[in-house]
Amino acid sequence: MSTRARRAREKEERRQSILQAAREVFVQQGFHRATMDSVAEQAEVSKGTVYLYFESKETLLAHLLLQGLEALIGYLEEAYAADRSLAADERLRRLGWAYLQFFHREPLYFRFLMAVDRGRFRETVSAAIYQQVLKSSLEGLDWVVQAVEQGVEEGVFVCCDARQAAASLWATLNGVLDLMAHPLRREMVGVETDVLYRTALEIVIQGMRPVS
Amino acid sequence: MSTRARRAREKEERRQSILQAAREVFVQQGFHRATMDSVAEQAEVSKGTVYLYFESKETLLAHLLLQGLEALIGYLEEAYAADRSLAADERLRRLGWAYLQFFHREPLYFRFLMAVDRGRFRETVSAAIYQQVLKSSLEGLDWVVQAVEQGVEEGVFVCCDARQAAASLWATLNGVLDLMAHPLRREMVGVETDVLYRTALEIVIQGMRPVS
Amino acid sequence: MSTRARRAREKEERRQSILQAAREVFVQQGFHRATMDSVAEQAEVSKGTVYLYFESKETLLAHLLLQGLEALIGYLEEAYAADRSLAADERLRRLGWAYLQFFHREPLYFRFLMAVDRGRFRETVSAAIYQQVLKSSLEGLDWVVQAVEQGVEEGVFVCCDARQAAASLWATLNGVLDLMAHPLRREMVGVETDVLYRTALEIVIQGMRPVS
Amino acid sequence: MSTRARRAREKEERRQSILQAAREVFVQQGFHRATMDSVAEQAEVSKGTVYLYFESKETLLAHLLLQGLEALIGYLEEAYAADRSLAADERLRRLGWAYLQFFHREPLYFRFLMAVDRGRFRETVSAAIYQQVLKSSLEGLDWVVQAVEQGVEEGVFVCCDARQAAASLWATLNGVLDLMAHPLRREMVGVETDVLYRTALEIVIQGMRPVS
DNA sequence: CATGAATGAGGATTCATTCAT
DNA sequence: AATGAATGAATCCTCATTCAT
Repeated sequence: MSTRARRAREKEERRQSILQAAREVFVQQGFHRATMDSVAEQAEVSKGTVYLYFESKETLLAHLLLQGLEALIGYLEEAYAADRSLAADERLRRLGWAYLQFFHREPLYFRFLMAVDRGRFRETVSAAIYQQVLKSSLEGLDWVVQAVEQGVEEGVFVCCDARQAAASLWATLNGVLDLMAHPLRREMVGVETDVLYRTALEIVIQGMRPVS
Repeated sequence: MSTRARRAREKEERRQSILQAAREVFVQQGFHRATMDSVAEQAEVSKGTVYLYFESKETLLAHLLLQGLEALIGYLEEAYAADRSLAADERLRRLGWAYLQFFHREPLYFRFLMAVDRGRFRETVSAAIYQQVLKSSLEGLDWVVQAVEQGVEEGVFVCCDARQAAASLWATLNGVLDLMAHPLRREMVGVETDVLYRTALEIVIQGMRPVS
Repeated sequence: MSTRARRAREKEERRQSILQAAREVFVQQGFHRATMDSVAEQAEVSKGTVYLYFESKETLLAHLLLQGLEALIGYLEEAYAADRSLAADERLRRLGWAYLQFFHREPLYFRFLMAVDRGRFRETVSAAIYQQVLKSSLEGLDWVVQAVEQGVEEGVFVCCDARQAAASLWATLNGVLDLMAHPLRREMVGVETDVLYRTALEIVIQGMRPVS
Repeated sequence: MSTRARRAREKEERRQSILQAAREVFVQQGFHRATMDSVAEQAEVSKGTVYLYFESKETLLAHLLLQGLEALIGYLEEAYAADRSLAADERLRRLGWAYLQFFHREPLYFRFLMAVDRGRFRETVSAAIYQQVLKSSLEGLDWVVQAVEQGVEEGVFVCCDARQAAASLWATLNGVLDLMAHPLRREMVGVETDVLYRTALEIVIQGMRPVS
């Protein structure tokens, strides 16, 4: 029994170690340039072993995405839970910062999430896993929706549709991080990513307030 | 002479036709999946001919990007020029709509622009053409900057930095279009792309107004 | 353990078999005309396997050259070692014959050695292997130099510079084999390769003797 | 009539200019690397025009070879004719020097002559032109044969077969020039090409003298 | 005669995946 | 379970040659 348990644990560890190796390789070289040889080498296992744990290169990517989403949700949840009695605008601010933290602390996962459905990801991954990815995304959005709804109830925010407002905020933050992803575009804007991020966040929060 | 002129014209037409074919193929299959064979077939020429006009797959991509940027700038310029005496907020609205029109009318170009510097684009394209791409991007942003500056001068807008505000707007609009690019995410939000686009645009414009 | 040893042996055998196949194909078709497909087919492996063992077509060539040089040096060394107490002229004769034997018994290797640095060989092969090729060549020449020096010491030969004399002899023998490589040129000369080879060898040996 | 003559002359000039262009390109880039585009560009004509004058790349090469041989024969003939009353050994010396001069003054042609029947030349060129190449080679050898025969008649040289002796000399000189073609082999020998050439020439001449 | 646009067969190399051990 | 040797389809690009104008 103990043996069986140890076996299972080792197996899971091996799985995780391959996943981490893939993450590093994919981010360093990009998904297309990365080869399964590199992944195997980085994970210090044979190529055959990689296929023992993941049926294809795309599956590997999918599992990384899932992990990334879980991590992100963790950040948002924590931000939300930290302080139960918070004004709606402050809550949004906290959620925004949490997202920025996720971006800084988990750059590899972030890049994965941004890159979903670019490429043929959708067609190459099993429907089940794809649904899971989307379900998790929705869960992330829900934290924002809740904060907006709270604001509307409190009369701090005015908007026809909380979901739309939340989506706008999310879109804005993504847009900023994507825009600033490129050094030359950063130079074009003239400030650091975090500065623009904060500015955009405040503009959107401000934009949701009732007109004077 | 007439012959020479005709030759030159035909050559340019052929060039354009290859470019269009590549645009279609690249969008349908994605840049990496697309093969030069497909491009040639779509253009109804031989593969050798494609290489007669464009030295590599990456060059083809670069020229498509440039064309896309020119088209976009055309849209913005026109929106700006249409009515010289316009309030700043209305002007931003017009620019935003122009961008949305570009998105709808030139979906292939739009996808290209969004996809720039994903992949190894930067490393594979000549420095000259790369600089040109960035210069054009900057030119596009400038239209928005001008409108914001006008608003600040008129006292309608309050913001520390016109460039940051403009970048925030651009980032938001991009973020929305990117977010809504995927059917299942659209479903998640529950409204059509254009609706969310308008909402987000209004939120940002509103967010730039002075606090009551 | 035994398994591992067998694996290693099989791997080396496979490597050699690919090398032999390449030698045959390169000689039959010439290096440029030969394709990696032909090599793979001749070796009865897939093309991928060839690349598993040799990183490029040029590397394949380089390894063949190295093998050829080793074989040649073997012939010369043996000829020199066979009889330790030999007159200098007889020693040169033996070295010359050994070279002729190499030419007859290892025609494929011989052709490779003659063809070195034609083409872009130098630029396409790693510096390390290139240096090795030259080092081996030098080693071959040294056997001849030693024999000439012995003759000079014994007073049988008169020559300003043993190295020059040795190079002259080598050049002559190469020149003969190259000249006679072509059937129509053989016809032109009117005798068999071996006959002219012997004549030229004797002329050079005779030419190194002191004038009466 | 005059027009027709001019036309013919111009045509021949164009032909020659293409031939020269090809010679330059082939030598600079090597026959295989050289493209017909390069030849056309160097000749400042269109690619079609090149094919108007020469049916294939190989034919171009063959004609260059023929030209080269003609030039070589000119050098030898002149050396022979210069002084009608010359000792046989001095005559061979002169022929040898003439060959060296040809090597230095017409390096492009020389390289061509050395490279004949490497590659698939023989199979790709029409039989007629191939025969012509060989006929010319024979003619060149004949000058040497005559000088040797003269020496034998005069009793200065002893050799069973003048043709073999002549071939040995030619082989030696070719061998030297080929050996010294490579910088690192030159370094190996330690003297300049011309020095070794002269040494080898003298050794062979000496070797043809009767034993004391 | 001259042009140069068009062709398409061909070739080196890569890499995800399989499977015997 | 783990290995790693073997596979071969797929892909970008080249270039000698042709032919309509």
